[in-house]
Amino acid sequence: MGTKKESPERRKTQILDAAMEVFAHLGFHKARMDDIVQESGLSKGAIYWYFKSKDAIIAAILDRIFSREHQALNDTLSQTGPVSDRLVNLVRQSAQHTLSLEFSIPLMFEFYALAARHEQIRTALQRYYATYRSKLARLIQEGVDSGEFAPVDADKVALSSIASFEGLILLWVVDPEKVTLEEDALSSLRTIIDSLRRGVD
Amino acid sequence: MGTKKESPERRKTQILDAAMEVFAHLGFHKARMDDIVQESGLSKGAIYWYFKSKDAIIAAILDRIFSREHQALNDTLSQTGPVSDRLVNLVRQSAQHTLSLEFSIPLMFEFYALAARHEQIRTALQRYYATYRSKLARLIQEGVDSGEFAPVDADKVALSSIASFEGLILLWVVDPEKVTLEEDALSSLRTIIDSLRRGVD
Amino acid sequence: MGTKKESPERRKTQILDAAMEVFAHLGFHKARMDDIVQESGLSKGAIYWYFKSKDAIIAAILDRIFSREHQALNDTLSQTGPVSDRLVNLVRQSAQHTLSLEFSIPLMFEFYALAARHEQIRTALQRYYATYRSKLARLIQEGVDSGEFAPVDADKVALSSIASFEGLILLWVVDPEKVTLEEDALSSLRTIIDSLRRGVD
Amino acid sequence: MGTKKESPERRKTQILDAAMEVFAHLGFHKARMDDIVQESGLSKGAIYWYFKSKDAIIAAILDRIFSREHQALNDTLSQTGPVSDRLVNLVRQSAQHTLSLEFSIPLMFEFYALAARHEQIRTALQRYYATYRSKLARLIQEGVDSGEFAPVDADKVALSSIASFEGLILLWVVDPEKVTLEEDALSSLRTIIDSLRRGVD
DNA sequence: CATGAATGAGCTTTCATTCAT
DNA sequence: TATGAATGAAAGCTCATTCAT
Repeated sequence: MGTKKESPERRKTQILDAAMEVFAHLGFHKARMDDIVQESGLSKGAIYWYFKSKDAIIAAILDRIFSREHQALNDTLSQTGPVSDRLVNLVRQSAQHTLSLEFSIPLMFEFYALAARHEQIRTALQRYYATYRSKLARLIQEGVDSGEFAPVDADKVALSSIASFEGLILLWVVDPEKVTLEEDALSSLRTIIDSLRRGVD
Repeated sequence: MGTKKESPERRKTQILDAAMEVFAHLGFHKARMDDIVQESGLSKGAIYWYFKSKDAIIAAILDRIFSREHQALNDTLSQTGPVSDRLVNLVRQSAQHTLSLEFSIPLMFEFYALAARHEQIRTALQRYYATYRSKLARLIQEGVDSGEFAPVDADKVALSSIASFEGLILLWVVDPEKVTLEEDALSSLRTIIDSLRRGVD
Repeated sequence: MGTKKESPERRKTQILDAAMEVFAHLGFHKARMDDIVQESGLSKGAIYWYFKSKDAIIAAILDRIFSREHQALNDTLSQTGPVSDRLVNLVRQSAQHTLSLEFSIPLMFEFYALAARHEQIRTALQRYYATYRSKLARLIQEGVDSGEFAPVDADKVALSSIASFEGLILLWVVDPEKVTLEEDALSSLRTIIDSLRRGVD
Repeated sequence: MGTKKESPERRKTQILDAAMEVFAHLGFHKARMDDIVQESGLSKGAIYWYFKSKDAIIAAILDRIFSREHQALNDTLSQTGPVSDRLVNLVRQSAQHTLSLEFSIPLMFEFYALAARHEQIRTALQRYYATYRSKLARLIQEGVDSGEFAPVDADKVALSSIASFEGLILLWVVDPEKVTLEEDALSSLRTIIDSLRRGVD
């Protein structure tokens, strides 16, 4: 087994990479620790050296997905130019990001299902969406302040924008052929931006 | 144990009621057949007499949820009056219906997660959303034909309407305190109806 | 596998017989549930149907050993005649009983070791010895009351009698060739009876 | 980590001290090598450098306990004066020694249990008790020879004296509140000394 | 139809031991 | 000598499913 000494960070990465691969194909429950062991090329003991349980691995994956999403969001928000352009960029990049994750998406739905029963996961998801919502609201408010948009409730618009996008992902997961993620997301966004300009809300 | 002679249909109903209760609280995987046995008040053998496996029960629950949703959709669509009013009614009733299900909603997310790996479940979900989308598109088209709405791509609007609503449900499941399902859904709908009238899309 | 339906009591007996056999040869810790499964001729599931854990089996064995000992003690005490004769009978029968258990004796020492850490086992052992001591004291007191013995502290004598016997068992377990359980126990008893008659204590 | 250069003997002592502490609290089986590692302040590798296995540590502890006991016994026997006084001293010191060990006592019972299955441990225990018995017999014989005691079988008396004391320890371990080790041991000893003087046996 | 004891493959986790550094 | 990451064989327990009654 290819195992020499490696930095702890690299080992954790190695394990989480393997775990995401396995979980994406089998789901959290059908996936056995042995699958992660095999996929990672490490030993059972090594996995448990770095993560104290299967649940800990799942939690770490949640963290990882979120930090990537936050990264993407921050990158986009730190740009300049008209807010509507930046929103278009955000949607475009999010769509592409989502498409690139593809097999990890079902994991997210497992998380939503788990959220109902696992305090810890629920809290993590709540924090994630709360942050996302407030950052998006701030961006929209920027547009309102600059006169680009009519005076609207930025927080409400942020909420329905996120809902729109998350809903599209859901429909896309169910039937990828019937939803063109990027195109349909942009189409929804256009409606939203138009309403922001005209001030319906 | 409640074991009078009962009609097969009633027995199945009894089992599915118990199963939904159990699945809602524990999730598909943590729930054991013994939990369903206990909740239903029947015996292990009786459960297996009516359903050949745990998966068969899960599939039957999916069917049940969908047929209830279709029922609700059809009721709403068969009304008369301005399309926008009927859309508002639809959203209102859907929101209330969703709120009343409350504990079953996490089950839906388990289904979305399963969809990625289970042909049968994926197909069932696809059929459900395809039907929903086409019926909603027909309703919107009605509004276009009657001149109530500007000429738009009814199918696209149907898609983003459904996405909006499903996305809101997701956010509501994650953090019920931050989303007022009915109000926020109506708020999104207003934006959509407005754009339908003005013809942006 | 010889398994048809059997009465629950018979099944439990079957399992405990197997467990004692296995524990006696391997000790509580080295013995695996699979050993009990094999020895009992039942399946893993059957074992767990009747006992919820390995510890539960151990506890049940403790109970079984104790109830057998109490049985033997009661039989002896309910006899008539001079107390010293009955004490001799008691020691004789206890010695023979111990010899017949032979392989179960090491189990007792595991219990003494466990007692330090397991509340439940400690309590069971305490109750057992407290009962034994009080019954024996009552018997000795009978001899005092009838004038067969000098007035002594019956409880103290009971304690040292039990200690004598238990200590001999210990030494016999360690080195069976150097201790003739019955003979040496009777020898110690004679010293005790003599002191009871003369009233030294 | 305490890792100055130390003499091998001191390292072994350090490890055995830690091991006894850990074993006393957790028992041989529940105690993990990692517990000893932590308690000792050394590293895993260091432990295995000085002891080839967990069993080797257990064996070393047995040795240590025995050599301490022999030490105590020899100290007592090398005194002068009436044998009965020296026996009283022996019991007093043994009782105090036992009380001071307190938490290590359950270890002894683990050894008795192990003895049934482990040749090596059985032999060690046999040697220990044989030595103890013969030394004690010699002491008693001294009393017989000097006319302090009646002519008795010194070896038999030695055996029942040891049994008495070990049995008391057992009962004390099980229920410390019901046995006053020193007092009750002296009480038993008095009976024995009395019978030695009068010559009952 | 109904029962529930019985089955046994499969799972997560533990931990004594090894060995490259 | 000393370190601690890595190994992997167990082990206890679960639970969907079966089937004699």
